[in-house]
Amino acid sequence: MKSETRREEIIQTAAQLFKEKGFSAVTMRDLATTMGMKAASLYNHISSKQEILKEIIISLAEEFTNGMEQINNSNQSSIQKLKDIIALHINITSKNTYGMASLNNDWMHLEGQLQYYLELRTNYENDFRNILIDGVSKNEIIDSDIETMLFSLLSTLRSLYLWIPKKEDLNFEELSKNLSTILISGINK
Amino acid sequence: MKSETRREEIIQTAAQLFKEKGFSAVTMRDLATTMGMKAASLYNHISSKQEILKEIIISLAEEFTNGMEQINNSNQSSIQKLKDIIALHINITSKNTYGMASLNNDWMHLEGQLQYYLELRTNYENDFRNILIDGVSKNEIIDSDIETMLFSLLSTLRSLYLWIPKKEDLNFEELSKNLSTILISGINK
DNA sequence: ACATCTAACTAACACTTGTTAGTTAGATTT
DNA sequence: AAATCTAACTAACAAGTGTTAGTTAGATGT
Repeated sequence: MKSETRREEIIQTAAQLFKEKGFSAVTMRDLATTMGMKAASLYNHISSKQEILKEIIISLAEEFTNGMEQINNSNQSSIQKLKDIIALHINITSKNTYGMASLNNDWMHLEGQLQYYLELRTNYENDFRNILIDGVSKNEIIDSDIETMLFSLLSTLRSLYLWIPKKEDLNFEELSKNLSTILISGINK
Repeated sequence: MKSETRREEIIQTAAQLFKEKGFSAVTMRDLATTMGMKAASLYNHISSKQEILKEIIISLAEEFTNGMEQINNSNQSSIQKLKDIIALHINITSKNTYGMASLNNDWMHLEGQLQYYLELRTNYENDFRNILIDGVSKNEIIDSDIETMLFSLLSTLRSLYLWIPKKEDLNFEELSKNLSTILISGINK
C-alpha cells in the first residue's frame, strides 16, 4: 500500500511555498529541502511539478463547484443564498489558505487542465451572477449594475486567503455573520 | 539625450507580461521577443530584471501614498473620505492595470526595496483603518469589526485591476458612483 | 570631416532548472 | 528465506536562466 500521506505532505508543503513565492519561483529543490529530502526523491511520490499544481487547484475548484450546486438547488431567498456562498468561501478557504493562493494566482500555469479550470470558474461566476439577477427581479437586491456587485462580492471572497491566516482565533460563525452584514447591508449607518 | 521613451516602453511591456504570467515566469528573452529585439539589447536601457519590477511597483505604491495623504489632509466626513479613496483606486488602476498586477502579486520579489514597499503598504493600511475608526466614533459608520470592514473594502479595491480591463468603455464617474454605493450602502433593498 | 553617442547585435558565461537513471537500506509479503 | 516494495539516495543531463563583453551601423554634434 503506497502511502498517500507522504504525497499529501508534499502537496501541502508545495502549496505553502507557492503561496509565499508563487508557483514559478519555487524550485523542486526548494520543495525538497523544506521536506528534508533531495529533489529527485520527490519523484517517488509525484510525477511532475505540474501535477502538484493541478492537484492543488483542481480539487479546490471542484469543491467550490459542488458547494455552489448545493446552494443553487436549495429553495431559499437570494439573500440567503448569498449568505451561504459567503459561508462556503470562508469554509473552504479556512481549511486550505495555502491552496487558495495558487487557485487565485497560479491558475494560468495549469497546462493540461487549464481549459477545464476555466470552465469551472466561468460556470461558478454564471451561477453567482444568476443569483444576483434573480434577487433583483424579486426585489431583494438593489437594481444597481450587476457586474459591479458581482465583482465586488467575488473580490472580497477570493481574497479571504490573504486575511484569514492573520486572524489568531478564527470564529467561523462570527466572521460569517460580520462579513454577510458588511457585504449585504454595507458599512454606513 | 538618452531616450527615456524606449525605457518606458520596455517597462510597460514587461508589466503586461508580468500580469499574464507573473514576474518569475517571464524571462528576459520573452520580454525581448515581445519588444522585437534580443535579450542582451534590453540592457542598453535597463540595468536588471529586478530594476524593472522595482520601477513598476514602487512608483505605483508612491502614487497611492500621495493620494491617501491628500485625502487625509482634507476636512471631510469619513464617508466622503472613503468615496475619495474608492475614486483614487479606480483612477490609478485604470491608468495602469498591468502594473497593479505586479503590485498585488509580485511585491515579494522586490529585493532591495522590499522593506520600503512594506512600510508604504503598512502606512496606507493604517491611514485607511483610522478613517474607519474615526467614522465609527462619529456615528457615520456601523460599529462592526473594523478589520473585517477594512479587509472587505481593500480586497475589492485591490482587485480592480482584474476587472477594469474587462469593461469595454470605462465610465469613471459611473463606476465610482456605483462602487461607492455598493461598498458603503450594500446591495440589499 | 571627425568624434561621439545610441541602440541594436553575436557570442558566451556561470548557474539553475525539471527530470531521469540507476542504486540501496530497510520494511513487508509470500 | 526469498522476493517484492518503499522511499530515500547520488550522479547526471539537456535546456533555459540573467547577465556581460565586445562589436557595429547609423544618427547626432562640433
